[in-house]
Amino acid sequence: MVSNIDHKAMEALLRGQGCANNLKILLENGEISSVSTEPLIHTILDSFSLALSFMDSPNHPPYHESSSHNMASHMSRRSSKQKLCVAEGLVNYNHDSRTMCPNDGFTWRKYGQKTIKASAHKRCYYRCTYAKDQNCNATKRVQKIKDNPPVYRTTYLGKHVCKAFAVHDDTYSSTMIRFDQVVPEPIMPQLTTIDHQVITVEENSAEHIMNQECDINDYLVDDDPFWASQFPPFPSSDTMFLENISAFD
DNA sequence: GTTATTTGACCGGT
DNA sequence: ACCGGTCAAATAAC
Repeated sequence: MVSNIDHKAMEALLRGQGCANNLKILLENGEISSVSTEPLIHTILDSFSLALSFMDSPNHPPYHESSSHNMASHMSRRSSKQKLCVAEGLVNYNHDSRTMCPNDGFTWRKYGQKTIKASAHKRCYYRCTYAKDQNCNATKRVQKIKDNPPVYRTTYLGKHVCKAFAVHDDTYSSTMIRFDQVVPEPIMPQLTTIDHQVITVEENSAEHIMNQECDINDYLVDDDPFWASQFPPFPSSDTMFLENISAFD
């Protein structure tokens, strides 16, 4: 009989596999761009990390509870809040603004929150924790766009020039580094080498795993007319969105 | 004491 | 005037 944890681990692996297949198709078709491949890469990494977390802690309740607390308890005091935020971001987006920051490999500091007229939910503004230290101008916005299931839209702006990957706590990053090591270079810096490039990622908390849907229609239409006016509609050389990633359905 | 978050104020664009 | 993005003082957490 397959345990619940094994089942979840398998499910995560299958998601990662599906995403890898999508990436393969993109590569085969020559549709290589940091924007188009980035969400897939992140999802693959997150899926495998999630699967590993299940396997590493077979005696613990599923990932979304004790494992994250475990990680948090080992984190240094200096940025415990922030690292906890990153840790929880992997597992549960159904929180308030304080914890709904998905693990994208970087640490973010919240600097604002606004009620958006076209949306019932507030939009949260984050900038890279190392914005001052390393003159990193990367920012992101996170906004809840659906209630049930909770779906968050994350919009990344600017480029990372910081070395955020190097500062992760060993305890927490142990499962991530394994994957980072097979990547020739850090992921987000690759993504953000194009100024003003925007990528949106929607995350479904019900899945407890990053659910990426960079659909141009979703992105441009409903709650963000400003960005629709800022960037040309698809297709564009600078802004490219993945069509629906069916592997996550 | 240090750092992160919250939230009202402020500013620029439309 | 309205709206979205950012600033910065106050507050909370550790």
